[in-house]
Amino acid sequence: MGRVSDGRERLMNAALDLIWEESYGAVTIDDICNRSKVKKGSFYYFFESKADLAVAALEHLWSTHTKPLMDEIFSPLLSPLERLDKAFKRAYDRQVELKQETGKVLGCPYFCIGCEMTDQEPRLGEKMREIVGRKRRYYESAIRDAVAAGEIAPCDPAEKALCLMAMVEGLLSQARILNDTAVLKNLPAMAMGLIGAKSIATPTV
Amino acid sequence: MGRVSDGRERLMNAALDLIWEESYGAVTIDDICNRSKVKKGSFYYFFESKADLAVAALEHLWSTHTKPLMDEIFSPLLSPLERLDKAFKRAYDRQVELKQETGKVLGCPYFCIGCEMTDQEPRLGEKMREIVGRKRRYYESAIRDAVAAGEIAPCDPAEKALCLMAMVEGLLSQARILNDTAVLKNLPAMAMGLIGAKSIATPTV
DNA sequence: CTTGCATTTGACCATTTAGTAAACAATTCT
DNA sequence: AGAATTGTTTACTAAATGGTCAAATGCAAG
Repeated sequence: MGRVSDGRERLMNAALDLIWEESYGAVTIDDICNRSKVKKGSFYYFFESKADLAVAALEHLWSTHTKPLMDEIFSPLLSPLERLDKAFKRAYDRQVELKQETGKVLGCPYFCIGCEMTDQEPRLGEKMREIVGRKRRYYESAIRDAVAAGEIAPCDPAEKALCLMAMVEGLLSQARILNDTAVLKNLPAMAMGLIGAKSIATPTV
Repeated sequence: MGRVSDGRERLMNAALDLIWEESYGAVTIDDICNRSKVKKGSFYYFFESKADLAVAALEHLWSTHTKPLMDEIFSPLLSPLERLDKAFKRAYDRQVELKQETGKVLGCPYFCIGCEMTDQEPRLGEKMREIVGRKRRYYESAIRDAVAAGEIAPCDPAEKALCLMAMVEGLLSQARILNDTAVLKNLPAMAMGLIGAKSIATPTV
């Protein structure tokens, strides 16, 4: 009952776009309102603060985009190494796509915002820790499966996942800093090398 | 002739501390003035803007701390693998030290600020690219030497250095996000593993 | 010791920003 | 239709922030 609105979602999308392109600190509530065509009165009708909106926006991004994508990439229908290889290739393709759309290599929103906001805005820091942890579990599980299947040498999956994610996120960050996707060109090969496997050749289209 | 002052340096140090602990966007000129006990009038006597100060502060950090430290760590008197191992161990020790001093795992200032500021404040972004590039050259050179000395398998040193740095910086970032040095516990072992070598055992004191 | 320069100070202004309030508009349920 | 509920708008306030200026203050060399 009552009036219906997509204002809440427009705000979350605008906030995410702006914060990802610039940074949390560089974006004001007015910026978000302008981009989403929502008036400030409505902003405060939906959210308590910028931090509150950011937390909601990031959880929204996770549940509507990241999680479904991760579930597809890490589908048990693929072999463990295929899952990982797919993940790395998607990461590269995504950045190329973003560069074309926005002119910028944006890297990983969770990581960028996480680094910026660990200690300020406790709820936001907590959310980032949560989401980064979720992502790691996908890698960890695939590595565990790969070891069990004898596809890679035995190792501590938790430790290896941490490392693997560090490399992927580290490369994404460097690509963002340099605004250059070339850095990521052989992310798949390098990441697969880290776990002691070869990247799966894909035919050039 | 005229009056002498350490105001400029006090400003740079305060700015660096604050920005590293929080973030560039979260720190105001007033904050920096308070911390450094320099009045705003003097701030604008020394610097044009916050970005201007940040650029100076980061270059200052590089030339007074980072470069000397890197030169010592990557001294040609050590074998290439010893240099790298030393670099990784120092990185870990430093974060433990910072955690004790500030209660926070701060990660790498160049990388954190770099991610936040790539596209805003062009001069600052440029400076970060510059410094990150300098750091990479130390790794690259050590890897090249290690290959030449037959200490590790042949590889593309530039690519390997990028990767290695990605892993180190990626782990540092995760440590910052989680505010936990445990993530870095076996950074040396993992990083040495990446280049196909073993970390050098050090006696526990 | 005084002159010239380098710094300091504090008061000040303009703008941006977060946040509020109350009237208004649209939708649905009864 | 008319409540009741949900969302929208506008105009407003208070505080924070960036930025300026002219006068005052120390230092150091001649």
